[in-house]
Amino acid sequence: MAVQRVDAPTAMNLSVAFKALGDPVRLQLMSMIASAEGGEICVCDLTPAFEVSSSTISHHLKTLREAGLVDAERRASWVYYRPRPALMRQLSTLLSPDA
Amino acid sequence: MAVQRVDAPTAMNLSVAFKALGDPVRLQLMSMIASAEGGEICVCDLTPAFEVSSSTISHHLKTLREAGLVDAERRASWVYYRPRPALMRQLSTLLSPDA
DNA sequence: ACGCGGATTCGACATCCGTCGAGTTTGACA
DNA sequence: TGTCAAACTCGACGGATGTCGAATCCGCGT
Repeated sequence: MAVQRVDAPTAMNLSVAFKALGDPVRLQLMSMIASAEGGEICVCDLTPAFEVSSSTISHHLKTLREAGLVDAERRASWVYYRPRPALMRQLSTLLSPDA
Repeated sequence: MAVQRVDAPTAMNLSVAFKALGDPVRLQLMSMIASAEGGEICVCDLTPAFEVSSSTISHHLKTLREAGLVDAERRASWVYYRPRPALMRQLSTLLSPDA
């Protein structure tokens, strides 16, 4: 029950994603992105929701991007972030009791 | 779709658990504990599965314990670890697409 | 061409984190 | 009581991480 066996290389890979979610700001960013109306959200809507500087938000978004959890697309002056469900589903399955 | 909204205090709490899984050794420990025969596993069976020292394993197990992901019980000379499914299920649900 | 606002990158800094070896605790058993 | 093995704690060290402000990049509109 719960959590399938994971070998060392797999643990190495997946831990990057978990680590990315292991910061309060990033977890909240992820939740805002994943629950966004229309499947995406503008950075300009993310930044004002936090107390930290916009450069810090950018830095966190980069971490989520490099972890494979989100995708970014520039349109005009704005950048929109979108969730990447594949990896999220993989993490979810790993933690689910029936796995 | 995917990931319910999370407010700041909740993010603060849950990020501790994700951070705990955000290390390769701890993720593998978690997987071994959660998939253990009989629902528990001895530290003496965990330690030799890794290249790091036993004090490091102890340190990681403490992190998992303090994150609420596992429980420990001493019996005679040995300490047995058991998963705490409640929190794991919460994390899994948070990442599942239907949430 | 210029300036502007949104977003990222860069450089710096303080703090946190993973690791080790040494020392300590715990319980079993002679 | 003394010793042994299992597990944890402690102190220290180097590298990673979160944060900021300044500088830079990128499109747009004038």
